[in-house]
Amino acid sequence: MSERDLSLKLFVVLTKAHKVIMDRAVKDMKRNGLSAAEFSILELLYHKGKMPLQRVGDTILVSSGGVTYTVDKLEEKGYLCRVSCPEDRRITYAELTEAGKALLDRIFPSHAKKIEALMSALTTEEKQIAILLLKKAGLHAKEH
Amino acid sequence: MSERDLSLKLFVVLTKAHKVIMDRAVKDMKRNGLSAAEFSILELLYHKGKMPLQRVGDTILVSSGGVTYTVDKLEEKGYLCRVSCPEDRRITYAELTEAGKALLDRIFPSHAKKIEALMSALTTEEKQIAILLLKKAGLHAKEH
DNA sequence: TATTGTTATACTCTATAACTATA
DNA sequence: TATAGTTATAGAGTATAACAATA
Repeated sequence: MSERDLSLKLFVVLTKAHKVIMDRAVKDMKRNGLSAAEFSILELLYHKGKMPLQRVGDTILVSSGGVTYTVDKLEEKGYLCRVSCPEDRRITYAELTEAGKALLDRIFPSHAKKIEALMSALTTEEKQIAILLLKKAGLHAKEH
Repeated sequence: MSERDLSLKLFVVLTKAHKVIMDRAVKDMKRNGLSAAEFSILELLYHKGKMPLQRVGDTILVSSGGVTYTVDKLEEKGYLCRVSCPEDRRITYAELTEAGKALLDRIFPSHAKKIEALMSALTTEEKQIAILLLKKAGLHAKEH
């Protein structure tokens, strides 16, 4: 198989694996009334603490408009709040509310369990290799 | 890092790599006036020949309603046509038209080149490994 | 001038399920 | 009854770019 065919094959397999895995994960998130983007933001704040909206977008690869859209929804649901930055008044932080923290305390463990089950076809070493390869491929593609 | 954290990490890296790579590939398809789903179907028929609509959906992981929607668009654009099966009149084939074949003759090489460039961070062996791991993970997740 | 974030528009795509025709 | 495909509906999400406020 040529290098080109190998690349096309990888593209197809990546697309399908992502679709199947994401589909299952999203069903899990929806049971808690959250979209994938909503869950990503909550999870990010849960693990990294409050963060400027722009950095949220950079991290989960969503446009500024998209961040506003999703953060609006999460604020309406009471899971996070916007906090303005006193030093630079252009900046707004997103920060989990108590309700947001409580939600993630409740749902994150089962989410993690679900993801672990979805990935359980791979051994520890295989996961480490996959992480390495996907990270390398993703970083490189970003510059194209 | 625990097995669970490793799985979560893999999920995040898979999501991001897919988003970046797909985003670039889609831009390329859009330059030819095609969505990702439209391109997938044309590419499938280009390489595998005419195929029942249901098999199209099974292959690219799209619902029957989604196949109808996308095949309608491709038929409007003149790139494929529906052909009914005489042996089993429930079945409809999708088949490329001459215009569809001509389009893919024209755009497929540069598409393949683009995908190869996007994947060029990985060596031949790394691509083979990534294909294996993603296929294994995807197949397993399908059963959950 | 550059950056942060919001707004507005329009559009594409998806999910869902009911439905028709055929086997 | 089961399968192939269509239709209809509604809604979610996205892209894009113009915009306001601040640095």
